Parts: sequence; structure tokens; C-alpha cells
Amino acid sequence: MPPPDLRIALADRARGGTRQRVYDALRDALVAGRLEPGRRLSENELAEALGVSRTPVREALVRLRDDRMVEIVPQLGTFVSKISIGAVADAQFVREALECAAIRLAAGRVGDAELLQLQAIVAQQDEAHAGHDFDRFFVLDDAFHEALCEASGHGIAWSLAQRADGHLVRVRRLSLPVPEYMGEMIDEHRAVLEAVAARDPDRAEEALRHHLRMVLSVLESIRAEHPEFFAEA
Amino acid sequence: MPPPDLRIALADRARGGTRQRVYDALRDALVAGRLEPGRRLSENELAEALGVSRTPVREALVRLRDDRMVEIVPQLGTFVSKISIGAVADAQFVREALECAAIRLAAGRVGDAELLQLQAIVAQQDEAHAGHDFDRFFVLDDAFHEALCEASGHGIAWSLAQRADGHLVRVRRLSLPVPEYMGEMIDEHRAVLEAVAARDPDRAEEALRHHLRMVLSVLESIRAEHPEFFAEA
DNA sequence: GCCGCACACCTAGTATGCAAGCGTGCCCCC
DNA sequence: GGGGGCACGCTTGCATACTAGGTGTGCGGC
Repeated sequence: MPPPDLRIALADRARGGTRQRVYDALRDALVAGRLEPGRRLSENELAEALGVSRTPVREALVRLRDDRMVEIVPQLGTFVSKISIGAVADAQFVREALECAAIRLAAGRVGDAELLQLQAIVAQQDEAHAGHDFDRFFVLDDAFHEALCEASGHGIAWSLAQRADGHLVRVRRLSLPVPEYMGEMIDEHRAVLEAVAARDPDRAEEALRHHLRMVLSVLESIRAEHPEFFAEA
Repeated sequence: MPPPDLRIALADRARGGTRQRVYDALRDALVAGRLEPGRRLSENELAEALGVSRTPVREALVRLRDDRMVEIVPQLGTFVSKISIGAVADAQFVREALECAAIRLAAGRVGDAELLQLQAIVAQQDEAHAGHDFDRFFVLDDAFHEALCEASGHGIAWSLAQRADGHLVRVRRLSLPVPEYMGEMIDEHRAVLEAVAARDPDRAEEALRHHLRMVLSVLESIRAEHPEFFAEA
């Protein structure tokens, strides 16, 4: 019985190589939960579904394994990683370490243009909130954190945090459709932004750390709600 | 004119897949400077030199590009990245952020067995110092930092730091043959270890941060000595 | 009816072949 | 003699073919 819903859309041709497009498409499908944890993937099936050969699919999967999003078992198959409490804790640790270090720097060197950009992002988040547009809010949330890291002068912090963040993103996606959380998160963004604007590294770090830990507070309820997505360990 | 010294040894067969062995061999050759910055690599040459096909070579190179150790230019070639001041700063930032966060945790939860292990590593470093064995010291230095991260409960910190660390490792390799630095580094390891043993997160973080920044103090002299290894920017 | 073995299918790993693009060097023209 | 243009060879990117190994299934024996 072939899997029923392997419809993964590739972005427009010619933007980046095939490998990058396949990676993006797969990662998006994974974090959005369209490829549910535990499912078996096959290079052949993915290649056919995406209309490309096995080679770029394979290379994308290898990269996703580095992200701990899939597990490749030789001669057996490739599986969507179940959400592991340990992996979530690791992702949280990495993200806190990198982003908190970044924001301390950002608070010391942020310019007016960057502050305006951050404020604009938060304003757009208000709009998304008003329109109950979860997907848009998600994009803007990433944009906010990315802009913060960029302001630190070490944009790499965001690249690494995002790649290490797979398990956490899936949890967030599951938790997001609770409207009140969106409002809380925007408030926290404002608190972070104010501290950065005040050039107060300690307060900025504290606000960001609190913000980043919010997601953990709902982890257990998510797990109770979707136990099949989690590994036992 | 074919490159003269593409003799890269592969580790024993059957340990990990071919891709992993090729990656390890190439990375080792890169950080050791046997493949000097700016050099052009060719998938074909590497595959021939290593006695494997292009496929695992290609996948290893893609991963090394993620590490910023090589630059792949389509239809042109793959080049050993020159050491970039910006990339060194990024690597330093990432390593500081991850390891300092890890050691704070480690100071709060380290067990006696782990302390003994750390002490044993430092003792071995003394031996390497006495024997002027730079390579051995290098391995033991990595082991010390890895053990610290493991003691934090987030071994992933070491994995990520090490992967992001390519540019920094090359600098360290160039700077290492100065014997007095080895003694200083061991002293700093001791200071870090004492603070962890005393369960003092603040002092541990401070000692580690100071230790990690030592390498930067010699960066400019290294650059003056080997300008051909560095990018202009 | 149940347990064990063997076969067939499917998997990822690897090797090789083909296509497209860029750089370089030679050759022709001015 | 100098400059412009074309063609060749090299590169990586992608597609395809082949290999080795593991799993599950179905059949045969008990």
C-alpha cells in the first residue's frame, strides 16, 4: 500500500539547485507535520513524487539527518524522526545559548534602522494576530528572531539555531492553533525589543530566555494530546 | 599540472560508510593544512586518490560546505576556503555561546566520575606537554572540551561547536607549535576544571571564556605569518 | 495447526553515464 | 604585433544502473 499523501510541492524551478529545493520542500513538509513522525520515507517514492531523480532526494535526506529530522537506516528505509524529549531539550538548549548570546551583542550595537525593522515586524505580527493568520505569524516570528541575530553581527547564530531547531518547530506547530498564545508571544517580542532598544543586555537576555522557554510550558500537554508523534524515551 | 600531494589516507574499511570515512579524511586533511586554503579540489581527483567513486566524495564535500570549509562553485570547481576573519569570529562566537552555556549546566550537575575523567585528561595533557607531543595534546584538548559538554547533558553542544569550528581549528593548528602556549592552555584547563569541581557556574564560565579567547590573541600574528591562507575581507 | 526455512522484493549505498556552463588557450583576422 | 572570437576541455549537477543486505512472506515440514 503506497502512502496516500506524498504531495510535496517544489518551489519554482531555477531558484537554487534541485537539492536545495528538495531540502526546503521536505523540511517544510516535516515541520508542518504533513509527513508525520514515524512514517517511512523511500528515496524512490520521494523522487517520483517530486519529479526528480534519487540523487538530490538522497542528498537532501542526508542533510535532514544532520538536522535530526529523519533517521536513515541502511538497507531498510528512512523514517521521519519521532519527537524526542531529549532532542527537544537539546534544540532548546542550543537555541537559548545562541540567541541569548546574540542578543547581548545586539543590545550593544543595534542601529536605528534595525530597531525600526524589528518594530515593523512586530507591527505585522499584530496584523496577523488580528486576522488569525497562524501561518503568517509563524513566518514573522522567524523573521523577528532572524533580524535579532543579524543585528548581533553573527547571522550564523540564526542559521545554526534554525537547523538545530527541527524538533522544537514541530512542537510549536502543534501548539500554535491556540489564539491566546499568539498574543502572549507578541507581548514578549515587545518586551525583548524594548530591552534591546534600551541597550540593556541583561534585561534583553532575560526577556528572550523567558520567551524561548514559553514553548516548553506547553510541551507536556502537546505530548498528551499527540502521543503517537513522540518517542517513548 | 596535477596537484602533488593528494595523498589522503582513508581510515580502516567498514567503520561507518564510505561517505563518513571520506568526510573524516578530508576534514582532517583540511584542518591539518595538508589541503591549503585556496587550493582547487576536484571530485574526480579526490575520488581517484581515495579509491572510491564520485558519489561519496560529492556528499562529503557538500557537508564540508555546510561547515564552511570548502566553497563549491557550480561548473567551475570546489575550493578550500581561505581563512576569513569574519568566519573565525563567527566560529568563536558559536563556540563561546554553546560551551559557556554548557559549562554552566555542567557546574550544576557534574558527578564525581566525570570530574575524575576530566582530571585524567588534564593529567594526560601534562604528559603530552612533557613529551612535546603536539598532535596528542590536540586530541586531548578536544577530549577535554567534549567531556565538559557531555557533563552538561547536552553533548550536542560539542557536535555543533566542532562542526562550526573549522576556521578556528585551522588557526589553532598554525599557532600550536609554540610550546609555551601548550603550558598556558593546560593551566587554563585546570582553572576551568577547578571552578566546575567547586560547582561555581559563574567562575567556570568566566574561566572557559577566557580560555576560549586565548586563540584570538594570536590571530593577528598568525595572519601576518601566513597571509596567503587568509581572505582579504 | 504451528514453527522454521528459503525465496523474493525492497531498501539504501555505490558506481557510472550524460548534460550544461564556465574558463582558457589557440587561431584567425585586423 | 595586438585584439577579438571560437572551440575545446574541464568542472559540477543530475539521472540512471548495479550491488549488497535486510525484512517480510509464503511454503513446506513437523
